Amino acid sequence: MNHSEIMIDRVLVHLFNDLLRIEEKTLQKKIGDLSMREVHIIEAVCASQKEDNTMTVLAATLRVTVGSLTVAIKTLERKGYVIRQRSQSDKRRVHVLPLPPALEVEKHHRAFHARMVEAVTSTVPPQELDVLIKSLHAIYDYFYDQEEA
Amino acid sequence: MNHSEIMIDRVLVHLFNDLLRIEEKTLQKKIGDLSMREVHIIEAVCASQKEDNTMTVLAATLRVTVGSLTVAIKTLERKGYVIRQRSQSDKRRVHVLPLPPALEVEKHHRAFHARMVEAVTSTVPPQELDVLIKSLHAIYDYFYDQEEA
DNA sequence: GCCCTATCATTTGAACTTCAAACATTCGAG
DNA sequence: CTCGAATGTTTGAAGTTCAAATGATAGGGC
Repeated sequence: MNHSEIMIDRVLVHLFNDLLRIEEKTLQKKIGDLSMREVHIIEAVCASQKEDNTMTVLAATLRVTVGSLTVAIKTLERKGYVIRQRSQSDKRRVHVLPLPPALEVEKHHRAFHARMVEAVTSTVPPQELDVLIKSLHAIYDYFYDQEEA
Repeated sequence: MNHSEIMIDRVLVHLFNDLLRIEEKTLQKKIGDLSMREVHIIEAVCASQKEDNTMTVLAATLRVTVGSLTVAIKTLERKGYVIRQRSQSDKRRVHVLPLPPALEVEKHHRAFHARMVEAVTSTVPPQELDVLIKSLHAIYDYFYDQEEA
């Protein structure tokens, strides 16, 4: 691999990994007794549209089994971040709803992401930003086509 | 966040996690009884320069505590992928050396990364690749300056 | 209405990863 | 030589995840 290729590899592999750590460090004071994993579960709960906040849908969004999510949500419920509600129309379904502490955490979490994106857009010259976006689109599409196959 | 910003966020956050899954799926048949975590430990062991293969240095590279690495290396040693050698010059130090099975795994692992980079370079038009590389450099530098602060 | 299957969720036991703290050994400066 | 620093190991606990077993409900076909 040449220099540019090593750069691409490093970004693809390490940057994203390290961003998670930076995120954790940045949010440390805001998330209290939550792990980053729990923060991202809260993110999914807050972001879910009406009727899309069932265990099965959330688990698919988060790419874990429903069993794993049950364990996680049980903890978050105990900690007072979410509540569960049996669906009235289909009593097999469980809807997960955020409580105020979850909304508060998600506010900080969203703010971090906004700052992160701002960091990119402010770092790359405007005339080059279009090319970057286009490239990222292409890369994103490529890998997601791969994954589906 | 507008459309482009959402794209940046998505790439920065999700692509990494998904790449790790794609990597795992791709290498599945090659890595036998190893987890991806173990593959990346083997990568660090194989990539370490002479005298940089001690527990402390490897742990720093992998961003885990030395205690964690001890546990992991112990397993890899039992599985026959690495061996440990006490340093002669400094008997506190332990050098970790790859055995043939580790070299074999690392070969497949490196090949995957090469294909991944190839995917990017072949997806993005040549004239736009320069801009992409330059942008990635800027982004990379930005976040790593952040982290040190 | 009654079965049978599919769907949705929970529980449980096991595996993996990680860390902090306690401990042991060795080195090196004074 | 002595003592603090550096290097690793061990251990116990916590977090995450999954597969498999289980329970409950829904819905179609009879």
